[in-house]
Amino acid sequence: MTEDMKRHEECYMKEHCLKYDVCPMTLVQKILSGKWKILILWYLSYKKLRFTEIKKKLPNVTQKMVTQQLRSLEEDKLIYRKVFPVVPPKVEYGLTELGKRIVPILEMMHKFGAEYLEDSFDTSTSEDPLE
Amino acid sequence: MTEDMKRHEECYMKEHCLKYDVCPMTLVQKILSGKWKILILWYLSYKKLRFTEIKKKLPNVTQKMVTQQLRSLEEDKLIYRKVFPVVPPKVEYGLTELGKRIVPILEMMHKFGAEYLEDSFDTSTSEDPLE
DNA sequence: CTGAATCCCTCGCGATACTG
DNA sequence: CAGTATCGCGAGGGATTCAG
Repeated sequence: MTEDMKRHEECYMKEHCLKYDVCPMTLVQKILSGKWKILILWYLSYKKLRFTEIKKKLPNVTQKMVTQQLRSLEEDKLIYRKVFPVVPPKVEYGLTELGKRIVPILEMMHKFGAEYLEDSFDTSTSEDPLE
Repeated sequence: MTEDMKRHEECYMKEHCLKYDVCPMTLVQKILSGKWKILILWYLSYKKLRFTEIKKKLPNVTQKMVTQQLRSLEEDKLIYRKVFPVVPPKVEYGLTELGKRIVPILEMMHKFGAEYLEDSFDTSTSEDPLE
């Protein structure tokens, strides 16, 4: 692989992304990829939560996945993890300043999703591609 | 599984989502899940593109994946597919009205990603945010 | 040029059990 | 309560070939 190919390996968006070494869109895609990431961030956007509280909000999800997604979000500096040295253990999760900046995106996602559901496809879904 | 459990299978967000049968956030998560979805939408937000043009912008991606992701986006009504009955074949992809509504989200993602990169973790953080 | 069809393999995710 | 440790499956994704 040539050096030039390497430079474009992650981002070939000449029009919009050439100024960055890593494509911002690809970065966001990676950060948010994961079945429960945006849900967790969405929950935490309202208030700090304990591990069990998060898990309770995610039915049909194993403890392992919750931990895994939380760790990933923590690595990417979107959330913090605060351990209280008490018995029984208490761990609190919340958004970092960086993580808070993603909240508006989540809100727009929610709005889009809600509209998507309401806009119903009952109108025969007749999209007109032809100008 | 009880009926009640089933109702909450996809969305347990009592605080924000109980009014919908399907959680809007989960919906968006599903619609946008896929390694190249948001990149493709991002490209198309600027202009309609032919199949090959899209593929060219996604290095190290197989034809199969491009087709697959495009099909998925088309099923979700975010993009349209227009076939020109010519030889050689010509197929054009573009955003639907529904798809255009997601553009602001993409723009915010890009902004977030760019800031994330620039906000540098060089301040005491020796960790690479990517990988 | 666009895309379908196979084969194949990684890895995301789930289920279960164990620990401080 | 809040985790680790293992095992294993299935889907997502890659490489290649064939077709209209």
